[in-house]
Order: sequence, then C-alpha cells, then structure tokens
Amino acid sequence: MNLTDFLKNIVPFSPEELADITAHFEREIVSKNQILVKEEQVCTKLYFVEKGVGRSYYLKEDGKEVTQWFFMEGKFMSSIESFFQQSPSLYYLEMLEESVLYSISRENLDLLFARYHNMEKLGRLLSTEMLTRVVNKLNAVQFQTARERYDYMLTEFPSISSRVSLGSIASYLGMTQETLSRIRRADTSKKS
Amino acid sequence: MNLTDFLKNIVPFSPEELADITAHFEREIVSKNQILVKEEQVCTKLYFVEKGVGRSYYLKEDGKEVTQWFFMEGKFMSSIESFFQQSPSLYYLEMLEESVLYSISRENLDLLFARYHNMEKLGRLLSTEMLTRVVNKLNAVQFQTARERYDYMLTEFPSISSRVSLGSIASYLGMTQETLSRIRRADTSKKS
DNA sequence: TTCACTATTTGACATAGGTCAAAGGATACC
DNA sequence: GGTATCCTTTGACCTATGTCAAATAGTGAA
Repeated sequence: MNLTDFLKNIVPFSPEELADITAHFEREIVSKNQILVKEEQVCTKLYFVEKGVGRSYYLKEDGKEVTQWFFMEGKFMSSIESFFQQSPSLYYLEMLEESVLYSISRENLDLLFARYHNMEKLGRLLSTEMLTRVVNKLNAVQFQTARERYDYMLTEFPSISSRVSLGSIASYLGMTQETLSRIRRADTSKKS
Repeated sequence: MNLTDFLKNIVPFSPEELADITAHFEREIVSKNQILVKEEQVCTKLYFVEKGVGRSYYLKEDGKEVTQWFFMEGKFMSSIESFFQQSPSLYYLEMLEESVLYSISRENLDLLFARYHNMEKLGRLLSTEMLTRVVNKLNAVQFQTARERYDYMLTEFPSISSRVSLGSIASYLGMTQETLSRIRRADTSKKS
C-alpha cells in the first residue's frame, strides 16, 4: 500500500494537494530490529509504513519489554503523545523487519494541517479510527481470557503470528510467553 | 465548564465562528439514571457534559454491566464509533447524575467540520487527546495489579469515587466489586 | 419510623494464569 | 559444520483475584 493511494482512499484530495503533501514526506529504508525512537527521546517524526512491520514497546521496572502496538503495512506509526506534545516518549519504536517508511516532521505536518482543510480532516479521521482500534483492544484485554485475547489479535493483525516473535505478541496481549505457547499448543493439537 | 469557554481554550476560534458553532448545539437537561442511547441503537448525537457525570457500558453475555468509560464535566460524550459510522452502538450511554448536556447531531457537526477549518482541527485535537487517555487506561488495565489500577483511576477521575457506585467503578477497572471493596478497606485501615 | 430494596462488605474456597527452572529447537556467526 | 545465543516449549508450583453465599449497611417511599 503506497502513501498516495492510502491518502486518496480516505479523503478526496485534489491532485495538487496530494502532490504537495507527499512531497513533504521522506522515504527511509530501515533494517530489521532498528530502533526509530528510544524511551525518553522526543519522537520527531510520524512514519507511514509502506513495507514491513513495527512495534512500540516500553520496559517494565523489572526490565521486561511490553509491546504496546503493532504497526503493519499501510498504517501510520509514531509515539503519538511524544510526537504531538513534543514530550519525551514513553515508548520505544522498533521495526521488526527490513522496512520502507515515509516520514514527516512535526513542523511539516503542522504546515500541511494549516494549509489544507482536507489534511486536518485526514488527521481527525485517522485519529478516530485509531481510537476505535485501541478501544477494541482495551475491551479484549480487560474482559477476555488469554485464549479469547489471542483470537481478538488474529482479527486485528491476521498475519502477525508468522512475522513476529512469540514474546512480543505475548506481551502485547498481556500474558506471558509460556501462556501463549500453551494456547498455541492447544490449537495445533485440536486442529490437526 | 461551559461549552464556549471549553472550545476557546482548545482552538482560537473567532467570535463569529464560536457563535455559529454553539448555535448548533442544543441544551438538554437529563435526570439521574437516564439512558441516552441503548445498545443496538444508532447514536445520533454528540454530547458535551456541562454538569453531571455519564458513563458508557455494555452487557456481558452473563448480563453483567461493564463500564467502559466515565464522562465528567467539560468533556464530550458519545458512543464514538456508532456516532461516526452511524452503526448500531455497542454501548449504552447513561447519565449517573442529574445533568446538563449540549448535544449536536451528526449532520450539524459535519456541516461545521466542512464550514470551518478550525472546527476540523478541534475534532482532531479532541480525538488525539481521547486516544492518549484510552492508551493510558489500556496500560493500567493490562499490566497493573488491582491496587495500581485503582490508583490510576483516581488520577484520571479524581472525584469519581464519591459520585459513582462501587460496582460501576469496579467493572471500569476490570475487577469485581468484592476486590474493589477489599482495596478500599485496606486503604482506610492504613490511613486512619 | 418502618419496610423493601439495593449496594457494600466479609468470608471460604476455586482457578486462570504467573513464576521459576530446565530442556529442546532454531539461527547465526566464525 | 560446529558452537554460542536466542527463542520456544514443558513441567511443577504459587498467588492474585474471581466466584458464591451470606451478613450488613444505606436509601427512598409511604
């Protein structure tokens, strides 16, 4: 999914708008396991994932990584409050595969928001969409068993299990690796 | 907190914009325990809470109510995906006190979004802010003990415990009433 | 005030999922 | 191709929190 097509599908930008907007993004190739932002740093960019997968995570006091979100192809990725508040990030951003990203700085994004009413609309729609997704996860995490949470995740990120390590997924789902491993075992023994 | 002041604080609307925008809202007085939207209904309005408290909740299969969010004075309240997608609501919306609300229909809101660039910006900012709050709750619910979640809630909604029933709060926090009751007991015995 | 109803507290017991430790498997680097 | 490292699986045991049931305390209507 490329950036131009993605944008067009959400808001009916004019060709001139689209050209100007995409011109403010910069293409970046990043390698597997590369960290885009560290905890405590201010996240200066918003990324569009054209190819690859990323995740945001933080470290618990005991040093364990907790995955907060996965960012698949065709999605925007950032440490949102850090990027918008220009505050130190609570999260790390990491790419889990060799990836192609398009990035934009806060200044350029603000400029586009101010320049195009349609751009502001795009921002609103994407933000509301993300809100809905997070609320879904919240409901899953809060009131479902480990088993059900795993099923929820497969609907939200269908291809994830083959692309991302067990540990990253388990912490995203709020369970230990051991528990996730046991759930998968139950699955395979049942289905085969 | 009244609507005009609230709007002014977020985006620098001109007086004319403000007057036009607020003119599209309608004042409603609702009584305690009144339901604004039922599950399966399409939520036709976005509400601003000038006075009172509301909550959104849904029913689990076993019939138990699960509070999803509280809406305090000075906040917007709605069944978001239902309102924006015009889809059947997954949640009930209920006022927990006699309240003063300002409501706007989807058509009028869209009209204002289209008419004022600033309005679109307001939408984007409020949506991002809500997103941050939900993410905070998610982190609390997912990785903290019952005790810690209770403390999180007191920072998010400081006045809530005196205004809302134990059961509503407990389900918001993803724990049973019994557990919350025990946490509170531990608190009072420690602090007195 | 008293009654009826609802909300909260308390206790005894059950269990999903966590923790710790060790054994396999898979990968990557020399 | 062998060895070091990391990832996943498995087992034994533990604990926070849930469930069920009963006792109290609060609240509003008459």
